[in-house]
Order: sequence, then structure tokens, then C-alpha cells
Amino acid sequence: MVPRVAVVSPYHHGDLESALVEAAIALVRKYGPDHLSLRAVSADVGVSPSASYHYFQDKDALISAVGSVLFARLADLQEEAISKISGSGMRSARERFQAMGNAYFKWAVTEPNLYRLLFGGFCEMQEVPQDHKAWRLLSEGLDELVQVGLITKSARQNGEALVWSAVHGASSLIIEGLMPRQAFPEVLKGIQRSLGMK
Amino acid sequence: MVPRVAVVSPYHHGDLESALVEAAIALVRKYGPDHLSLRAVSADVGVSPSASYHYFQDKDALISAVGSVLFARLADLQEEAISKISGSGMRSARERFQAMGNAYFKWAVTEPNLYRLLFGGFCEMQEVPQDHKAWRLLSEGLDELVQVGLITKSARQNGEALVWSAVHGASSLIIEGLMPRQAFPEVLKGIQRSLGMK
DNA sequence: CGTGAATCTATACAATGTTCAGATTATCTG
DNA sequence: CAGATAATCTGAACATTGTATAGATTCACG
Repeated sequence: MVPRVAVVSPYHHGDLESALVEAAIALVRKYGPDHLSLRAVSADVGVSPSASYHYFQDKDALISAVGSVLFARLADLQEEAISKISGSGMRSARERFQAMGNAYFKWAVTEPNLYRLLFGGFCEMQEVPQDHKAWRLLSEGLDELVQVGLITKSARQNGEALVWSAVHGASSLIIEGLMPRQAFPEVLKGIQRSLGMK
Repeated sequence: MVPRVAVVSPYHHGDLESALVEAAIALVRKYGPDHLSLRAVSADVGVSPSASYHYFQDKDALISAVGSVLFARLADLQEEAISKISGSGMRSARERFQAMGNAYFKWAVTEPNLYRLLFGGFCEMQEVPQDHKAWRLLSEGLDELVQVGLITKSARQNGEALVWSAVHGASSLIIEGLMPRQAFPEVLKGIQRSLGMK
């Protein structure tokens, strides 16, 4: 059964759940996570305010659903950025690693409100971090750096924590105006120094 | 004229502005920055909901005032942690530097909701980062590391960005449950490696 | 003491999250 | 294919919120 998109009757929308999530994303994007209104979401979808309660327990549940979608989407962007760089040498391994960080940062500054929703304590993540795609990508990236000989095995140990912390921290501080945009490349360099990268 | 604290009449509270800020801090601490209610703040102070509009243009203005107070308070905590370590050698310089990061992190995990208010896009900071006390402390700490010979002058360049990014990023990710608490010491080590610290 | 300014209250309004009873439509059963 | 049952959405209602405005109370100063 293919979900119907344009329906005459207001009943049985077809794919209301994801429609609500997408509308919520659009509104958060515009007005920020703290000014999201359930009623505005419903109105945008063309549905009554109470309709969402058949899919989400409350407003926070919808926000959490938005968070899950966005988190996955961010990881997809990183994966896409990585995949654009081919080759198996030291040069391409370094480029992939940097591309990952740059994609993360670019998304953050392009979509500050979505970024705030993700990392501002608005949504509860049910998955443990290590099971997230983003963590896996970072982990594999670090492994590759070891394999091509750009960093040592011991320098790689727990590298995920330092790398993610620095990239996320810089993104967050820059978004909030607490750090100049130009600082990000410097942070990337600092990360590579910390990893002892050649 | 000394401000009166306990007054029979509901008029002329004496120090309503800061009373509102303190009450707001207490409520944010409990329920988070996104669930702060102006009416609850007023009720806690024992004043009518409209009273706050004589001191703050709107709710966001009050939140910004809270942010300024909290930012200064966090810097004070760091300064206090530094001041507890005396001496002028390499050992005490390193300890002061680490104490600064630890104090920052400790406050973040102790007061996650206040931390979210500060760095979650809720308040507008009018000062530029470099004028903040926290930045000054960090800057001076890095200078001291150079002076005692723990790091080189070139490794110190733009060190503020990497250090603050990593410490803030780790604090934020740990608060949001995206990173295990145990990762913080590792991040601190990573920062020191990035600075080339002995 | 009384006048004007500062400070707070009272009231009101629109918007919000949420609940619940009921209307509408789809799906399944015979 | 008809009727029952479940799924899906509406409508109206309620308490709470941010905020505006007008008025009451109190302070400071001539």
C-alpha cells in the first residue's frame, strides 16, 4: 500500500508521523528549538493540534524524534563528504579525516538551530554513542590513519573523545558567537597535533 | 540607602532586579532553560507577573541577564581553583592549567541545566569573547606555560581555541549523555599533547 | 505636607500544551 | 458485498504561559 500524499478528506493523512517530524524540522530551523510550537507544526501539516498525540506522547517526544532523524542526517552528510574522496594512500586518508570534520562544522554553522536541538539537551538519545553511525565513521577514520601510518596505534587510543570534543566544542562556541569562525581550521590543526599526525 | 530585604508592603521590593535573576537561576537549575516560566519566577519572589517588565524588556532579556551572571560565576570558580595552587615552577603551572579545565568540567556536570542555558543559544552575550574573564584566565594560563618552559611559543599560538573547544565540547557531550564521563581526563591529556606539553 | 516620579498590582488577551469525547474513514470478518 | 471493529483525526475545553495596559501604592523631594 503506497501512502497517499494528496487526500481530499482530512482523515487518514497517510504518513502523518514523518510529515509532523519534517514540519517540526522546518520550524526549528527557522525559529529555534525553544520556540517550537506543536500547534504550528500541526497547522503546517494541515491537521488538528491533537492529531500528533496519536504518534507522540507529548511535545518532547516529537522533539526527540526530530533529534534522531537529524543525528542520522548529519552522519549521512559526513559519509557523503568522505565518499567524495577516493584513494587509499596517506594523502587521501588525511583528506577524508579532515573532510569529516569540515562537513560536521559546515552543517553546524549552516543550521545552527538544528545543531542546538541536537546538542542542547532538548532530545533524549536512546542509543549509546558507540552505536551511532557518526561514532563509527570517526572510529573507522582513526583506524585508517593508523593503517596508512599517519598516526601511531598508541596515539590513536581514545582518539574519538578528543576529536569529537574539539570539533563539537568549536562548532558550538562559534555558533554561539563565543569564538571567531576563523578559529576552526586552527582547531583542526590542533587535533592533528594531538594525534601526532605527520 | 541599604536595600530592604523583608518588607511588609508588596511595593518597592528593594532589589527586585537581582532577586528575579537569582530566582530564575534556581528555576533553570531545577527544570532546565527551556521550561523557565516568567510567572514562576515572579511567584517565587512574591511579586506580580508584570513586575519584571520594569527591569527586563521580555523573558529573553531576563534569560540573558542570567547568562551574564552565570558566565561571570563560572570564571570566578575557575579563578578560585587556580588560586588554591601556589608556587611558580613547572609543576604548579601545569597543575593550575589542569585545575582550570577540571573546574570548568566539574561545574558543567554539577549544573547541566545552567550550562545548557549558557551555551545553548538561550542568551545573547554582548561582550566579545576576548573580553570575558574566562578567556583572560585561559590566555594567562597559556602564557604561564610558555614562561615556565612547558610549551613553546609557537605551540601556544591560538591555543585558546583548541583548549576551550575541547574542554567545552567534552563537557557538553558528556552532559548530554553522548560521551562517557571517564573520557574527560583523556581529553585533558589530548589537549596537552596538542600543546606539546612536556 | 503634598506633588510627581518610581514601583508594583490587577486585569485582560492571545497563544500554547494537553485531554477527552466523538466523528470519520479504513480494514477486516462473515 | 455488508456490517462490525479498529484506526485515525476533529472539536471543544482547560490550565498555563508571555505580555500589554491602566491604575494603585509608596517613595523622594520641594
